Amino acid sequence: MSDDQLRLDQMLCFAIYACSREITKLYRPLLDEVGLTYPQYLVMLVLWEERSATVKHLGERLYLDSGTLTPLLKRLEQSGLVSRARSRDDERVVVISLTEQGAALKQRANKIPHELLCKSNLQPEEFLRLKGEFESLLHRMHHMRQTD
Amino acid sequence: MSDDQLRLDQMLCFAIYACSREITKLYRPLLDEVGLTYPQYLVMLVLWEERSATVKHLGERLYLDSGTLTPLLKRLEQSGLVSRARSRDDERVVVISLTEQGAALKQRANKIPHELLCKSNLQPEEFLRLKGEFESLLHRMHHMRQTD
DNA sequence: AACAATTAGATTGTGCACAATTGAATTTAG
DNA sequence: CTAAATTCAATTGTGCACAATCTAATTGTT
Repeated sequence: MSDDQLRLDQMLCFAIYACSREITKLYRPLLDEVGLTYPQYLVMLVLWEERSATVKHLGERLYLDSGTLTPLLKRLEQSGLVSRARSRDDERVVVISLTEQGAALKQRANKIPHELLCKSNLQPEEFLRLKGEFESLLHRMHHMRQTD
Repeated sequence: MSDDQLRLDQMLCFAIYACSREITKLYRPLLDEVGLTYPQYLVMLVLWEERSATVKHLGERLYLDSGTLTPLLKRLEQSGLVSRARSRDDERVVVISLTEQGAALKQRANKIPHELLCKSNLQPEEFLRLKGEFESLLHRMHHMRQTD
């Protein structure tokens, strides 16, 4: 019985881990067209919503730290999509802002969610239900880890 | 309207991506005790089930390719948990086998799934329901990508 | 004012992921 | 039987993730 506990197909964690990677692979061809990686796309999503954001804020929205974000943001800067500048008010803070080119890319990215929904063959209501399930699990896991 | 489609909080993909990483972080302290990373743990799960497996077979079970597996398996070999050997029958194939030490590690790993279930605060029936949901989504995504 | 504690971001180092290419072994077709 | 196609693993190169450490700026305490 304790043997059975270790079977791969019983692992919820594996299903989610593999699922996440499969979804990223579905995105790739669409993101290639706009020249972004998947994590870069997530950063751009936040910036398209908020125009500019601190590294700290991006980290809180995406659950990423500066070790991941700093090099990623430097690459987005190299691509000409964002600018990075120390805040005048607080020299510790780095503010990331959309360049004109970065803002313009939004138009080309707009079709991506719809195309992916089509690719996935999910009904909108099932999509929403799954999103709810994952978000509730996500918040639960995150809260769990904070209060450990 | 097309603006709303690009909001981060509407993204199923992000919920899954973040969820997967949070779960891995819950595992880390438990896996540290047995000296494995999360992907190494997944490889060991397959080997504890099957005693030995080809690189190709491991890749099929875990949805990973040789570019990921080869260096990972070399590290497991360095740790003394597995051995790697070309097949006599077909020199292209590399067979990965548990060493005695690798097989013995199973005893120490047995408690991990239960500890994680406790950490997660999920009821067993909810755990099973979620696993079903995510597996069905996983297979759907994978199949989608194969028949694109 | 002075100094300890905290905070924000950068840096370093390890280990995945994965696309693309390579090379050797095997299978298939002509 | 042999040449082309396929298969399996390794290699190369890029880009995350993340722990740990570091530096500089700010805040809190006395």
